[in-house]
Amino acid sequence: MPDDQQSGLPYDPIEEARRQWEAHGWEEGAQGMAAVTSLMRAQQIYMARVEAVLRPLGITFARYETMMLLYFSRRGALPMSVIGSRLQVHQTSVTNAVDRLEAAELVKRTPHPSDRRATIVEITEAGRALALKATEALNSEVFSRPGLGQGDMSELVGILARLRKQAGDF
Amino acid sequence: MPDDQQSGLPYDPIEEARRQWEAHGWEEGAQGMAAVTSLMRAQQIYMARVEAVLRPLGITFARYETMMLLYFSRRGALPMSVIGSRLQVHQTSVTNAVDRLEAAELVKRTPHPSDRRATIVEITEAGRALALKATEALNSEVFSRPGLGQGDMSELVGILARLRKQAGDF
DNA sequence: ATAAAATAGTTGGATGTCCTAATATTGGAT
DNA sequence: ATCCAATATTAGGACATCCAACTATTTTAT
Repeated sequence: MPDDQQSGLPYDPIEEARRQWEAHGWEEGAQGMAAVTSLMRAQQIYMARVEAVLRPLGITFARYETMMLLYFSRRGALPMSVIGSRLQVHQTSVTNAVDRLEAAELVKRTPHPSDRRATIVEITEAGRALALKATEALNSEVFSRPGLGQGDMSELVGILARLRKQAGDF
Repeated sequence: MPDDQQSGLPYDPIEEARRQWEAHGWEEGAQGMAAVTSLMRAQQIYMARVEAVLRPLGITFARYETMMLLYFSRRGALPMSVIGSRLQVHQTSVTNAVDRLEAAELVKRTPHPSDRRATIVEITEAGRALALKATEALNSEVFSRPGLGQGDMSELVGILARLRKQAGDF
């Protein structure tokens, strides 16, 4: 987390940037710039909160997401490739995350029964316990107090769903 | 960018996660989880697009933001500390970004005239030219087609502004 | 049936981010 | 004058992400 600075800035830097965009004749990009920049900043804010909650548990958000995917799956197990496409991250990132989870004995690798190229990742009992603990911590410390009203929140989720859908996310 | 997969999933994974949250009795966190997860995914999507545009120009989004801050500043120059607090990143990240920008001769460091602890970062002519080029590329390839309608976009910017304000971002 | 192409996963290398801690310098407060 | 805070840098460590290249396997196309 960067330095706390309840800055006394009288303006929103992103609004200021939008004005600059318009002043430079970039009207066609001004709104998109504001949207993208806001999104980046908001993600940065939440990621810092989430990682602060997970750090004491020894995991990161990427590994938490991996574990929850397994936690919710029918057999508590999924192929590496499915994890990558669900989380929309590169295969090598999955390898990396699973390596670390496996070293901590939170998941284990198993050969795929029919396709010998593939590897199945299965969550362990310790993994389930930690996933539960992490979820409870996130729920109470972040998700139940997201800093937005109910109306804004459901509006936000809806807008981002349209955005994600348009981007082929689902 | 991860594998393209215009997946044929019949559902939104985040909606699915929300149902799981509710099924596990975590109602108080379900909406926040959906909001935070959506935000992370949306950021991931945009960041990939933005970095793809900037990569050929040899800069990253972090360095682009640093340059634009200088580009818009009155004298084309700001102290390191101001850059860090505006972008809300760690000092060491600013040092890192400025190191690379300086190596590419896009900015240069100058001693602060009155405070000899401080360092002023100034954008060079080459820096201005590249910042302009990068902005034009981002405007035409990302910002002017953000994958959202005008209404959604201004709604999104508004909601995120409230969120950021509540988090002390400005 | 066999060669070519696609898929699954790993490795090694590069980038970039954050964190902690230590150092040097300087500014401001008492 | 002295102590404490602030500014920036450096060094070391942990991570996540991507890319290119590689191995092994499976699928496809001829």
